[in-house]
Amino acid sequence: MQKYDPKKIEKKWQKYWEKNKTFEVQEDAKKDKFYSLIEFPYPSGEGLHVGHPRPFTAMDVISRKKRMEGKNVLFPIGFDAFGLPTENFAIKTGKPPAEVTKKNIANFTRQLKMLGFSFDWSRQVDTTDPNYYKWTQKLFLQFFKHGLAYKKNQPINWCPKDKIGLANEEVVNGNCERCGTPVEKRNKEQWMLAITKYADKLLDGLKNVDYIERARLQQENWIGKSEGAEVDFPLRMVPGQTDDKHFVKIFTTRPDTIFGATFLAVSPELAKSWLDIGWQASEEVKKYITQALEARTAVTAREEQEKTGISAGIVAINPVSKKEIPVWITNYVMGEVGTGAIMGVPAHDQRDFDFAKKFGLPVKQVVMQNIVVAGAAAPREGKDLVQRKVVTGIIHNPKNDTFLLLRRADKESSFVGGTIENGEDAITALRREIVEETGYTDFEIKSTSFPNFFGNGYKLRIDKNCLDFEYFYAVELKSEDRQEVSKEELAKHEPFLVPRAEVSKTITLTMHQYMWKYYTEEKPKYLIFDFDGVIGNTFEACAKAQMVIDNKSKEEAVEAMTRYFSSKPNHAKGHSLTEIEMVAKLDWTRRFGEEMAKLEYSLFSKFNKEIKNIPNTKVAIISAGSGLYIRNRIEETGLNPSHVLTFEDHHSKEEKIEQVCKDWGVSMKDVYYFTDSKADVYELEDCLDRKKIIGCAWGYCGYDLLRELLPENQVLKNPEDIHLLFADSVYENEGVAVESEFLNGLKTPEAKQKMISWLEENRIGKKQINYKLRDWVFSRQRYWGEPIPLVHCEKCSGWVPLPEDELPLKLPKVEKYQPTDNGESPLAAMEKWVKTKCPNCGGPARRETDTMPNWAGSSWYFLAYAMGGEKRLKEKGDKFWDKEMLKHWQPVDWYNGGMEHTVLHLLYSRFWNQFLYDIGMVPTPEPYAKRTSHGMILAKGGEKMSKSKGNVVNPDEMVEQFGADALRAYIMFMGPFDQAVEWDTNGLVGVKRFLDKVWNLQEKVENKITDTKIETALHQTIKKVTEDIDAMRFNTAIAKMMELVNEMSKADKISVVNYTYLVQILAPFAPHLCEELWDVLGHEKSLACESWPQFNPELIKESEVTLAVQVNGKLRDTITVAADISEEEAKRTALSSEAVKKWLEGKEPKKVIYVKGKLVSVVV
RNA sequence: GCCGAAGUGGCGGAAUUGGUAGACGCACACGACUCAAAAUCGUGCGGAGAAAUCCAUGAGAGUUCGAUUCUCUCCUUCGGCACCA
Repeated sequence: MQKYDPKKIEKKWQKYWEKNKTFEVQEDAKKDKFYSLIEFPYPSGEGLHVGHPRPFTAMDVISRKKRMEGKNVLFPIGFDAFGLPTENFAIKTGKPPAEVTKKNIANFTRQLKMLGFSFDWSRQVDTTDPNYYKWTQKLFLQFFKHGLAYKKNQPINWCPKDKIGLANEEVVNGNCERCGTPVEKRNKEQWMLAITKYADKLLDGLKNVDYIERARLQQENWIGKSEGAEVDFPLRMVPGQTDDKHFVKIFTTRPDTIFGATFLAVSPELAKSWLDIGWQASEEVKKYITQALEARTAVTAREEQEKTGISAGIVAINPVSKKEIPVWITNYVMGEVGTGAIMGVPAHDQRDFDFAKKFGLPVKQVVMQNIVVAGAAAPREGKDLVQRKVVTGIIHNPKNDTFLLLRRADKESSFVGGTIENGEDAITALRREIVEETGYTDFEIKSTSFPNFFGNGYKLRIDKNCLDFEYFYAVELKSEDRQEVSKEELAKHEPFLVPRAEVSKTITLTMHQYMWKYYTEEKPKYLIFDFDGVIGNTFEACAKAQMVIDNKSKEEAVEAMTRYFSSKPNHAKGHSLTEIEMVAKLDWTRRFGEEMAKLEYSLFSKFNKEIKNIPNTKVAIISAGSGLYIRNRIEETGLNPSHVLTFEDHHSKEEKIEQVCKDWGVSMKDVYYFTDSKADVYELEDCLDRKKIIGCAWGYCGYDLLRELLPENQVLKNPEDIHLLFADSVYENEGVAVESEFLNGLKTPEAKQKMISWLEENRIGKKQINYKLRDWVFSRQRYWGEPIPLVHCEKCSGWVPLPEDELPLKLPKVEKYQPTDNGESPLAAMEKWVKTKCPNCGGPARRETDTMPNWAGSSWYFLAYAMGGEKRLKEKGDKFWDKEMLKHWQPVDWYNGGMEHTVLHLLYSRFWNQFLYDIGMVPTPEPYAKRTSHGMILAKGGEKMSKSKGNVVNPDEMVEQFGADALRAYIMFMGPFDQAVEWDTNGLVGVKRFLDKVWNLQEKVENKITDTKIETALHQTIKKVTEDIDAMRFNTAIAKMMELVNEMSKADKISVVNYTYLVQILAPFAPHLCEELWDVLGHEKSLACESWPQFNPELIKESEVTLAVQVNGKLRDTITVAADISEEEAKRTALSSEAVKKWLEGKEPKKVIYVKGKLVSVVV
């Protein structure tokens, strides 16, 4: 026997395959077709590096196996030869790209043949061949004729170094993808392909194909379909506009949060367009718009840009809540996205929140987190749902830093609290619960800035699912005074104190865990719920939400307050109100309340009582104290207060009110009483109707304090809210009813839908779909590409396509390949070529000088293969296109390519195919039935291989040293096919040894021998290799064959049959070696057409199996038993093992588990 | 920020309807052959321990007789998109 000599063998079989046309394929109706495709390479001057063959080898293995399985396999190859490197080389050296390309293709061809791929070389294509690009041009004209190609002046990314317009996707972090130069923006007339018209088709098509998850997701993400609503926000106070009929149209994907819109944000682009139609903005605003637009053109990394903005001095109306909100112009809203304007919902969008915080705009929470309990308390199907309000107190004993919990009889522990009963408010309920359940009487319920949320779970006691609105408060014990707790309560649960560190471990309820998390978290980041939730009670949520804004320093707060008070109170409309809301934090409110009260008192004496009826014959009285301030605010809303109590009335309010009512002739129960004082509420609730005591949260007491005593709809946050109080019809119809009832308790998806319907019914907005996908910039101002076959004719007033018989429009020879300084392609400098006749009218016309992008030729190459490639292109000329041939081969059964092409190339070629399907040129809407991707091969150290880094491993050297088969097998063995791996030449040694062993096995082959052990291993290997190739798990397929070969090597003799099988299943990986061995074994025909071996299920079964024996889950012994052993027998054998006996320590096993063929597990 | 994937020996990596963690390969160590080296063949190779045994799959909890695999929380890395409203 000779030594294994890859050099000799490989050349021999490559010649054989070529001579016998082993892999050339004909359409054959009798056989199943299989079209396997790899991305055709770009023939660079550097040749192949070891990364290239990975996808080629993989698909070669699959193709060879399919061939052996009897399929008629089309596995073509070609070259995507238009490209920048060749062009840049031409600019540098003056060498014509066509010549260079020819040379490069020759080198690539040599290298590819050297690796023994089973390509059908007869169908080769080259995108730069005029016979080929004639059809690329024809197809482009189809787009043009169907109105899908159009020219548009638009800002493009311009690389000043490459002098080329770049598609968005070629810009990486503001830099040119190719050379790293910072990209500028320029306006340029560009040919565009209207891929956006195919957005839905491209999205839907993904449902019918088998793409790897990542590829599908990336396609979906790139198309970026989002459903939402377009909503009109009416504008008021627009300077320069005489009427009030102006609107801003916004797009939102979260119409359910519209109540939380506290400002309107407009892009500088949109604001500019307003200026253009006569909006008279202030100089400051104009200046900002100009600056912001300038900043846009300098393409610095966008994500680094800080949010800037300016108040436009206009007020918009939230069309649902009818509240006035300020309009801001800001750079964080993009002109080209959506409508160029958004509603700002700071509570539910991080960016809006950042902006609101920076400019002191209010935050209003309308969606609450919906926490669904898991496990035993999870909501159960088929149970009724009840909505409840629940209050919880986290009770802190500051004396020893402990917390008061309740322990139930079943050891469950929780905070103190309970359900809120009808008519009760949360604070009262909590107070009641604390006293009842714990006996503690001396405590303070502190207002908190905790977020409200919903809890969703099943309650066994009432056998219902509950949607609980969870209030929770921080409570401080003032002393340890206690009264006795009733026996019934004690039977239910018993109070106990635990130290801070123990709380989390002790409490058992999910909701309480969340509360504790919120309670202990230092920076409440959780306030921005930009995830799905439940629409909650906005008034309460709002109050809580606002607390965040004032996470400001004292100085900032003081400054804000000073600003507020120093400005005249004539700006009640619009955003100025926000400043007072900003300082709603308790102690600050208190302090300023005191200051304010002093001011009020001194002014008070100047005013005498004034009695006027407010509209709708409602009767109102305003309290003493800071009443003047409240009155002023009410007056600003256009209403007149009816009566203000004087300072002297302060201590005899009840009598004074009685007196006033007598004068008016009304009952005391009929008057509305406005106050910002808690004391008033306590004092007067006996004589007045409690429902008509209105808390004014813009005065002395903050919202939270008033809310402790009054229901939410009786605490007003803005003076404007008074309108809502007095106009019942407005209250319901204008949307506030919606706010509190319509969406309350709905989950996000339903709330969205319901809101959209509501907006549509009320003609405020409508459902709208938005896409991220932009039209494809098809032009490039470069030489090395397909000329665009259009001429511009003045007389025909536009672009005229060249007639088909004038195609191909060949790329003319030029002297210089450098684009002109003004960014035109070198073709533009060839006046002779540019000047032409109009094919339509015969008059003078000018040719388009832009060329097509690289993506054009690769958008249909798989169709060219199916129709016969280069050879047939040449032979058939205009009759090349053949739908019958396409019907035979399309769609591509399996397409493998790089992750870097799963977005653009895949999307663009799918777009072309979809279009060609629509006009009847191709038989299937989707071009590829299946798409997979390979991981990159990296140089040592995890870097990309590149010539500039000098870390390229050359396949020529590897083949020289180890042979093509070893290289192929190693590339397949390196690691999981879809993951990146580092190259390691050392690893190749192991694979070479493996092939050596296979070769050496020849010596042991004998005719008459049976070895059942090897036979079993062999059939297991056949099974595994078959399955693993189909799943692209090449590494484990080879590992399994290595195991088999190791075993065969240990045997003295092996049978011919078994060895033959091995040669067959190894053939796809190491085809040259296996052809040679196949020949040695005495076969005449090539192995490539032999059948793929089938494993015998009977032979896979082993006669003996090793069972693991576990005691309490730990391995204690293994026993070898007959494979068909009975369960009882297995258990008995296991229990009789010495090791097991030792671990049993004489005890009886509680349970013995038997898993057939795997283990016996003994539980003690 | 959003979406996706992944964390296992010195290294590349095996093992998922939950069932003996570390297959296969590299590197390393020892031995055989050799005057010697290479090649080849054999043995060993997660950590601790003399051993019994214990500990180990990013961290922590949970479910289970049993968890790399399932659930929850967190950390890290990589990939994609990005002020996309």
